[in-house]
Amino acid sequence: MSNNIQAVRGMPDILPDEAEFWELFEDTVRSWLKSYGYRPIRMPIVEPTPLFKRAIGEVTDIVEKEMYSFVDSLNGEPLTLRPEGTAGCVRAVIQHNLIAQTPQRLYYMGQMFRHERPQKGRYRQFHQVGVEALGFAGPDIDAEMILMGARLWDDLGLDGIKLQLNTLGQPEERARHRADLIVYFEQHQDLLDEDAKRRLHSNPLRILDSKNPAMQEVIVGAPKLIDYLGEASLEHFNAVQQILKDAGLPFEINPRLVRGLDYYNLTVFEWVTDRLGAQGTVCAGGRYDGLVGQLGGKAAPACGFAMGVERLIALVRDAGGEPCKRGTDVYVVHAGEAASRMAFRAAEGLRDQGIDVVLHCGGGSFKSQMKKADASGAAFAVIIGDDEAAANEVSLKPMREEGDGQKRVPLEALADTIMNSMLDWNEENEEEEA
RNA sequence: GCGGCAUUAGCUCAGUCGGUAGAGCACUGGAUUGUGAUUCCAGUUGUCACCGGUUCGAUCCCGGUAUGUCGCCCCA
Repeated sequence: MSNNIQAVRGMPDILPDEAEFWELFEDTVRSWLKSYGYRPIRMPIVEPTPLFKRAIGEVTDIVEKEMYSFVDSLNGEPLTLRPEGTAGCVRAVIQHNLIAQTPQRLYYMGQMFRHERPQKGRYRQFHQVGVEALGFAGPDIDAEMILMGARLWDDLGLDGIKLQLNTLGQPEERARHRADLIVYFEQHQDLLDEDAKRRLHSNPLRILDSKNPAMQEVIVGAPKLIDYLGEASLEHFNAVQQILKDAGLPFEINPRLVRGLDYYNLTVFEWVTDRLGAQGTVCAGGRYDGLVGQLGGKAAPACGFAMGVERLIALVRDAGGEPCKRGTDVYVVHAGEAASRMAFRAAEGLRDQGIDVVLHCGGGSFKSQMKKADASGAAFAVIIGDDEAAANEVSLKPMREEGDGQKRVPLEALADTIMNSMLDWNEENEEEEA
């Protein structure tokens, strides 16, 4: 085993039992996004390294020490595996002029890469669903995006995910706050930890988000951003809150909520659970009105959020959510050369009618083949031996009924017989449910 | 990147106070020779994560590495 090549640390395989949950999740997410008018976009996993440095911020942890960056040895180009999706999405929107005429609601889902120490709910390759609305300036889209989250948790059968909300104001307001913040922290330098000192002049806002208990006192006494906000910023924030209140969605204002990426302004929010240990944030986002211009596009407002797929799927599994494990419709059992050739015709004929068929491969006794048929979850076994082949018939055996309802059916009548049985079966089930 | 804990059959785990290992599930075969899921019988399961050290002898003790996990950091 140990001599074999293993998956890269923090980049796990998702095996079939697990992957079925992923597909259930993805189906739910896609129809949820469609119900809000979002359209898919697919960006490359690799982007030029400067894109992330400019978008995310040079002094963020992501850019400083978590990016998978490398130089393309064939042409010397600096490249990076995307650590998040917004930068690439905005790059694509600019490059293809997508919001020249009209705003866009976009989404993507896929891998992201960050070189962190792995643990549950945190991996080096992880998956996000990213949702971005570009070209919308008002608080309405912010609120809509937040309300979307609440609906998805409901669709996924999750509860206990709580909303935290904050506003970061506008760049000039942050700048004044930031200047005062630096002065304040400089006056209390002896109370700052090493990380905070390093950030003092580069990114002091992040110090407010520190969880270091030793620093809580100095943080509480720091200048508050809300006191620096102008009328427009306050109005925007209030409008978002009003819509949430109208919708009956509870939230908590967390003035220390600061996003890890530098491009945010005004509204920021996080959806948090206490069921995932240290990885409690399952969804986070906010407004980033400056990013399009910062990346060279014509200035345009924008708002978005990303969800951690691994974290949400972990919650779905904890909550007992199950993908509806529908097996195949039919399992074809056969022995003998003529029977085997007929089995292919039977199987393809059924598939022509839209019936799911697993054709037994690999030989074996009828007994062992029937075991496989049972394990497959098939509603019917189609059994073909020499007798059936000689008569151009098959034996059709219902696997989910009491007694032995097995009967011989001409090959050409097989599909119709199965379709009728499945219809009857469905009707009975509906009656039971009603 | 830092600290703690863990790593035994495909899965979930037990165990050896240092003398190379077991259960359940799963899997394979059989119980009137063409028929499952129940029951009964039989059988295979493994360099006890890897490398090195101590020892007559290590799966067990010690060190390192890898991976996982919990917390910190950070974040989805």
